[in-house]
Amino acid sequence: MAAAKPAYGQVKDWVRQHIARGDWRPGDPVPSEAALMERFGVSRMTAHRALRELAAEGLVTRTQGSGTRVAQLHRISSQLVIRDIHEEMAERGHEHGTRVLKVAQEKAGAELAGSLRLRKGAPVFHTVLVHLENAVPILYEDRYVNPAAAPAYLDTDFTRTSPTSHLLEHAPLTEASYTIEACLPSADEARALGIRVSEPCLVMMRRTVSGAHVASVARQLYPGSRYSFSGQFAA
Amino acid sequence: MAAAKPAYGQVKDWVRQHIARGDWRPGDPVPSEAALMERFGVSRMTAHRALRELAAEGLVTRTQGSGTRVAQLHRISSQLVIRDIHEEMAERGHEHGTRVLKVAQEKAGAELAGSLRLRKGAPVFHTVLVHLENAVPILYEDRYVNPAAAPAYLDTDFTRTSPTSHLLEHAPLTEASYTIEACLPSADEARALGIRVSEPCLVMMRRTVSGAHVASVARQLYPGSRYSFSGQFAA
DNA sequence: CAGTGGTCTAGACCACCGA
DNA sequence: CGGTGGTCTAGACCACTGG
Repeated sequence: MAAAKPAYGQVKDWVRQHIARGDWRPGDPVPSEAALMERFGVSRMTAHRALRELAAEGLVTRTQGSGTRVAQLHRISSQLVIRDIHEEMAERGHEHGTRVLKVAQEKAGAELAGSLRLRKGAPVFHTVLVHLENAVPILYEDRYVNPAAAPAYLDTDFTRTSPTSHLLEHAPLTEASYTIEACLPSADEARALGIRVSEPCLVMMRRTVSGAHVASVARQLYPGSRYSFSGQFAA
Repeated sequence: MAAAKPAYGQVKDWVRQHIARGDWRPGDPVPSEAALMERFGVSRMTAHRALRELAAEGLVTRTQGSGTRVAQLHRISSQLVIRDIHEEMAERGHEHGTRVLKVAQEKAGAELAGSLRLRKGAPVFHTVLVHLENAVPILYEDRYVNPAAAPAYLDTDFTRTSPTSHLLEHAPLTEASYTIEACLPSADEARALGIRVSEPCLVMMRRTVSGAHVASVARQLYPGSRYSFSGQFAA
């Protein structure tokens, strides 16, 4: 037997199907809560919850006083999940290794100070690591950390704990932004990753905020031949 | 005056703040629905809704019989929104142009037939376009379309309607998956984009499903120097 | 077993939209 | 004005977890 679906779930599925099959096209009205109460013999709260969740998923739009309509599906939106690299490899059953290239305290230059919202010349933590998956270099990570957000950062044993783990542990995440680009590695980066300087890489720049502090800015370089981001989306 | 926040929103904010400030750390218990009823003088449905939505946002995890806990924020998840390129440019106030390189019906090879869930040799629609932003080539799009999902695809005037628009209009989207990689362009692609063959590109491979059909598989190439994906996330 | 979350109801009041 | 959605309550029954 199928696991008994809750009533609001049945309503959601019913609406979803009509949209997916094209019975109701973008802009068309969806049955009102009152109509769904009759149609399914449920209370208004239940019908309301079904439509509210569909709205949260972006499948319909609701306007108070006017009604519910099928959303213009002019975008494919999908969860891009950025996870801790260690965990990601563990899930694939692969072994994770780290090569530590730099662990140091430095003075922030003008640009970096701006990114971290610090004064120019303020001390910052700087680490450069290469992450290995089954002994193959897969990620070059150049990271600056705000000492105020994670005072003990430099004491971390980065062969055992990833910077991401340490930061999530000590500086609860409240905000993050990222950019993904394609670029060629510098000579140093190529050497550290064991690739040619002509091999294209994905580069992710990330900035994380924890409470009142910018916690960290990082530049992560993935060799194009060894890594890709992927995701999916289902209505 | 601040717009009066609904009760469930106040509860959510209160919990969110305690998590963001680190008062409650990942794994710590969050007050139960009963406790929140007392604390805020709300009904259980209201307290429940607050916690349910926080769970949907990934900030807490709930286990029936056990309780609610602060989620392990071991992942930064963010909405990667894939939009129609035309619309994206319109929003930036830029002009969109299209160069049509190929519009044809072909026979599917073995690999393509597999992707589209068709028999080998079945007819498929094939288009190759270059999208221009303010007259600069920004995207090379090589796309195969399942005729069953969009019979009129080849009749589209691609200088006015993007493939994405046509497909969303005629083949309601039910599912999609994508992969983002870095690679170098082929000689043809480089020529069409007006870049050197040594310039790294972001490539997005996308497969969309509409009801019973695989609607389309597409390969989109963005010059690394002219385009990047970006996004943000806020708890 | 007590405490938890998961679901559901039958009402209610309000704000808003469109005719 | 009637119909819509947005919110909220005070109950209820159930399934599950943990001691």
